[in-house]
Amino acid sequence: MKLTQGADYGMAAVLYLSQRSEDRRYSLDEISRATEIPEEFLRKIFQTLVKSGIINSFKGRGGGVSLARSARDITVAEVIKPLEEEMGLVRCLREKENCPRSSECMASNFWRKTQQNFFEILNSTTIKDLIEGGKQNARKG
Amino acid sequence: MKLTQGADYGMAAVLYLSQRSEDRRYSLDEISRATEIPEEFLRKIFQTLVKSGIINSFKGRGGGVSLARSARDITVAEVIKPLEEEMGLVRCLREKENCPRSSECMASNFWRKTQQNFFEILNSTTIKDLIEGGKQNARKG
DNA sequence: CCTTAATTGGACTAATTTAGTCTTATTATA
DNA sequence: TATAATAAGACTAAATTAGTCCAATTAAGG
Repeated sequence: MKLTQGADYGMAAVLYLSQRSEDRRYSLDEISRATEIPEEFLRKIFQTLVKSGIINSFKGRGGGVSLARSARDITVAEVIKPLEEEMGLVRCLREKENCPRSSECMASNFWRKTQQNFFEILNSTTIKDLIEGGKQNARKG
Repeated sequence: MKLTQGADYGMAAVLYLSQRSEDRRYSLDEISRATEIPEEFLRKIFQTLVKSGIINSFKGRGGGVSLARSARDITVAEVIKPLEEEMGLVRCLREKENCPRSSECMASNFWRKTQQNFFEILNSTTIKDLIEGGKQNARKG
């Protein structure tokens, strides 16, 4: 039961940007050194986050990345989901077809709910909440 | 974000036993065929569950396995935890030493809480609850 | 317009983890 | 004593994950 390293790093990178001036662009080199995330890996992570609209990137001289939105408007779920390739706690929930075994389906109903509960937390927590700390569960209600 | 196959199978096997007469012992061969879990793998899973006290096993002719306790007294957490080797959603939470990066620690506080919340659900749901279905969240309170 | 500093995209590789198997030993019963 | 079972643990294969590399593109500055 763990997140991919990419998701873990992704959060760190977004948190890094969120705590800094939004006027600037930050090169991967700079972020990589500050966060100790391997640069080439970080590059791939940002490519994903750019596609999902959380990060803006700029090519060429003076280029780099920046948050596409305010940290107040980015949820943890938005960072994690695109970086977690395989979702679904158990095989049943990952497969297309329905499982033939009824006993497993009892379990999968449970896992489905538990997983939903998990993602509700991620959906209702913003990056800003994390920075402010402790208040995660007092949101979006 | 997924459970190991062992944990997934483990639940299926425990559910299988829970839905059958408690007077008998069930051979791995029988359980394996009924649940379609590979027998040798199932064997390893039961070995783990025996160690953690959920399952009783009996060697020799007429041997096999049975639930050590009533399904009403076995929680999902008890089945999952021993079968999930690496716990901890993110690297920070898996490592012994504290992380040097403050930005990640903001995240890890959040992940710690979220993970706790997850395990609270597993702790408060019994196998019996799953079989009865739907009532998972109306327990332990 | 040419050089340089940056990202993009995608193929590639290495390491780790996971899933599953095999083999030998032990045990209980008929 | 033969047989039908689990125990323990080493081993292997497959899959996933983490991380790297490289050729192409793009934008800015001189």
